[in-house]
Amino acid sequence: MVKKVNTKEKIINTANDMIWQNNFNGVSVDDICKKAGVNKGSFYHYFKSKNELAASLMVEHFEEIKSELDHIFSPALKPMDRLQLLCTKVYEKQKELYDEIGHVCGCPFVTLGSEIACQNEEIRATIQDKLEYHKLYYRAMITDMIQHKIVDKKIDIEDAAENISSFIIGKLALARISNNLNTLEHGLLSGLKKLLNIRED
Amino acid sequence: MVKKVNTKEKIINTANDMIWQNNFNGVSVDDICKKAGVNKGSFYHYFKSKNELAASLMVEHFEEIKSELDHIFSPALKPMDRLQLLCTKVYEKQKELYDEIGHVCGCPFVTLGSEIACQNEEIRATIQDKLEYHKLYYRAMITDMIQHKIVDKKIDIEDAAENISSFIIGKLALARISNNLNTLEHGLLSGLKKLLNIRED
DNA sequence: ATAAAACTTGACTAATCAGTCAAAAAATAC
DNA sequence: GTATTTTTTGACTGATTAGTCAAGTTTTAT
Repeated sequence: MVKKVNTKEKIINTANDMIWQNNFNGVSVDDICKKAGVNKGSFYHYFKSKNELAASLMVEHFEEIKSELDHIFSPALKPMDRLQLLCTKVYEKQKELYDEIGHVCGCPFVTLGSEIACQNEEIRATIQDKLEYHKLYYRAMITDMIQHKIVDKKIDIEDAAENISSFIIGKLALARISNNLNTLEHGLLSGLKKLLNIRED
Repeated sequence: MVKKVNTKEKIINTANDMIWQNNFNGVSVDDICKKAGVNKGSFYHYFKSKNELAASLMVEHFEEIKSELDHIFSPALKPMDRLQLLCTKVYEKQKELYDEIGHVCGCPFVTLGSEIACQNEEIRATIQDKLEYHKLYYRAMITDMIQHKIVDKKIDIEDAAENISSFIIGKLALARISNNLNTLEHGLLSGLKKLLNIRED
């Protein structure tokens, strides 16, 4: 079954890869069009500007990972299994990209967000929104952990969710900068447990 | 006393500010020269390329903060005071910049590093080196904490230093992306304590 | 004082950038 | 089948990009 060729999708997928594997200002519209095999006029038929593309990329990419998040944070799983699965999936995704292109790419929201935060308010807000959304999953997991008496009920759930987010973002950023997956593979779960005051077995 | 005008310093200071407050690829050599009041030929007299400037910026900026690090992590301070002071200083620096330019700027190493990691190997390596260097201070603090029985002696010092680094980087990245200092002000110290298994008072 | 070295000047490439446009082609509606 | 809308084409613009260069000025060493 040959995947139907959809110009807009081709642009989005190509641009997503290229920008993730490099950076926003370092990848030109021409580069994207060339690699996607699409004319520039077509690009500007679907996107009114490069910035609008970037915003679309974030929305689109989040739709993709939302289903992964729903899977990882399925209420059918015990909360500790969710945490474990989260760490595994984060690592695996980076490992896959690393094996393919030889570079740790980190989190696309953070890479683009960090680059563009002071440059384009609309994209910044979009990315902030997507990152905030992750915390819904974290909060639900922490709540369940409390009910399972894995986590102290006096914990501040909001702070803890924010800490989880920060820690993962930090580990991913460091992995990208050092182009090294080691601490992502081994340090993620144990650090998150510490942030939640969960004892190591 | 009027500060002596030094062209190279003017370029470095201006470029450092501009790139920190925006991003590397989004700031042109012309922009920098214009703002620094320096001719382009002078720029290329001191730096053989824009990339070389970026590498110099990182080296230069690190020299500046090294003295701050020496102050924060002075062995004359009790290790818990060092941790406290670190958090205060991190926040204050961001607050200062925020009040001045209206934007949370985050960590220049991480912002540039994340942007350029897949684009220029030399700069990536330079930045990795500067970030690694921070861990020397963290390790010394943790060691002292162990001796003061604040931290369990079974802790893996290397992992803990890496976790501290990741957490701060993550908080700063999030602060930049959300353009908000709140969690940096309140969440930094308590998160770091959790990572070190230090109980809250 | 003089020669050499360091620095400044600003005009200059040649490439690349985001974005435009009008006309051709293809898909859809009636 | 014809009219209308959507999509594609690729050449085009004008601005901006990193980087060069030769000639001029200042600083330094002797």
